[in-house]
Amino acid sequence: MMVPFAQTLAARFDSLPAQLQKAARWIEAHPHDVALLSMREQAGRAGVQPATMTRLAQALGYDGYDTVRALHADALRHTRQPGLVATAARRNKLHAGTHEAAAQAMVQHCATQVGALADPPTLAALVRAAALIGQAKRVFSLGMRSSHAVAWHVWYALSLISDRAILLDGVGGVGFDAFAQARDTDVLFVCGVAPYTRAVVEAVMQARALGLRVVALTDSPLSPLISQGDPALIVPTDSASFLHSMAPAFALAECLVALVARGDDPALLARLDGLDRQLAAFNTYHPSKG
Amino acid sequence: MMVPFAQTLAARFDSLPAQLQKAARWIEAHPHDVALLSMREQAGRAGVQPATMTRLAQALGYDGYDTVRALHADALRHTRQPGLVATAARRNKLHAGTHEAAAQAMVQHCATQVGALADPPTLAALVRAAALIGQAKRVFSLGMRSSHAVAWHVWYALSLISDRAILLDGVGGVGFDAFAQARDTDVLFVCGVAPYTRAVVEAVMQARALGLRVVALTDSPLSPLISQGDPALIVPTDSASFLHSMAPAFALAECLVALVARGDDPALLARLDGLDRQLAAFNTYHPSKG
DNA sequence: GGCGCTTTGCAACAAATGTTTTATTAAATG
DNA sequence: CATTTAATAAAACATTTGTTGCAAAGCGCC
Repeated sequence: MMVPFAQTLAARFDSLPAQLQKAARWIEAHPHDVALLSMREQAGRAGVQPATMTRLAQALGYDGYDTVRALHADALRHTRQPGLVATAARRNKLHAGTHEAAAQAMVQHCATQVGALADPPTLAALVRAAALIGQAKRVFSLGMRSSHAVAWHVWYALSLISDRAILLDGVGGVGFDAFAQARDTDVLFVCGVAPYTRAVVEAVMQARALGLRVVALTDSPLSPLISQGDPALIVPTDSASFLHSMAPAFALAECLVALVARGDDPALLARLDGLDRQLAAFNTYHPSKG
Repeated sequence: MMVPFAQTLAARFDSLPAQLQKAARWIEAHPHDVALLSMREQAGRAGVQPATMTRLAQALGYDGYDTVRALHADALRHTRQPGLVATAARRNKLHAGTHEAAAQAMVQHCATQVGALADPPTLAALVRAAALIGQAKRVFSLGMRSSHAVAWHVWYALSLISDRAILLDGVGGVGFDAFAQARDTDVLFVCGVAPYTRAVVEAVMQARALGLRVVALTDSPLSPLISQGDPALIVPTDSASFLHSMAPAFALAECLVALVARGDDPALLARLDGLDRQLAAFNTYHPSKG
């Protein structure tokens, strides 16, 4: 943990009076506690009067001890993801503040988030979800607003490997009416992040009522889209910019479909052969670059 | 960060009243701040009365909110950089050949690919593309098949921050006819990977003929979608499964939009405020989980 | 529609916080 | 040794903290 406070302290430590040094020494040894404990508690543990802490902060040029603990709080916040700011800054030969630097920060932030999806709970949920979708008679895919792209892509990818996929969407899909023919052998894949669209939440409730299993791809374990007992895929949505990021959700959805496709479906190979041949002969698709 | 509080919360979340859920959701989304911020500050950020936080703590069986923040403080103290060693150790726990292992391989492969996008040429292209889109009068977004989700998402995200975006798509969009009104102050964002759809390639040629600048997001420097002199974003599409992966393309597209939004548009802040408020008050969107 | 219950917002409360002031002690200088 | 200065301890201070009591507002149920 690198707190700018530490440097300031080291510079003036020698010229501080005895009690202030005592306090400083404790802070230096317990940087984590600075933000988590009250000043009086820290003073007690350091064997020093409460006033001493304030005086130390002021002696180092800060307004008061609250400034010091705010500094340590920030440090605590930022140390949890070393790959984020740290690496970006480390390998950053680009000047800070340039657009390239911002772009780099965004991309790396995104990569970190996707990498973080490889934790056991998420992987387990992924496998469960894939199994569920794999044995479903039909798979409905639902997602609106930011989540529409994810839902659409899942539907499209599933369409490639089977004919069991149905997109639930007002515009491009068949709309919610398709639920009329839904049965308990079907599965609903739903993607949604805060603020959750009311229609989507209600669709999930309806699906549950009809006996469908629900695979939820959402942004929180507390999401209203999650159904008890069914797999839930949790992804981060915070991004370096203000728009929340759907890239982790998209990536995870793609992995989900890939896992589904991994099932040893004999008919699948035929489809893939067709796809391969199509890809090999893509020349017919774009005869010239123009 | 694994806080025992999170489990307790998840267990009883459904049976909590609306305001308590709102508070709980904020806590779940900002576990680091629980120990670092005062309860009143947290209540303010969560859009909730201070009393609600105390009530939540008590509803979950704790004495008061201080107990909750003590729990989070401990968690904060004990989570030292889980990124490196933890993941490596975790990696070995999964048996090779299991579905979990396959899922992990996919996710990590994807993360690696996204991380690889942070190389100088791509970043430079990203910045150029963002600048181009930023100063465009209108932005057409085009992508079919696998690339549709990307094109749609770009269109949607641009719609959030401006009203200059037009989706070129047969189903949900206005179709290619919109090119009739296209002018050379407009920009075409096109996404496409092999096998390139003929209609898309032709649309790009048409756009060039009309004098539009073209931002291409594609899978090869030799792609027919790339226009000489205009920025080209190259992404990998190979995946651990047979389906080629669009996740890197999606991630890069999202970064592109974020960069565009980075421009200091005064009207943007108003939009964002609205978005934030909407998000803070999202309780109105899903009154109960049912 | 009326009645019971729960939930919510508001305001007051005591406790604890960080700071400042005052008094006391130690150290230093002539 | 006397006197001035700095350093420490103690207490008083205004804020802010987390909590609780109470009234208003929802809400479901007969």
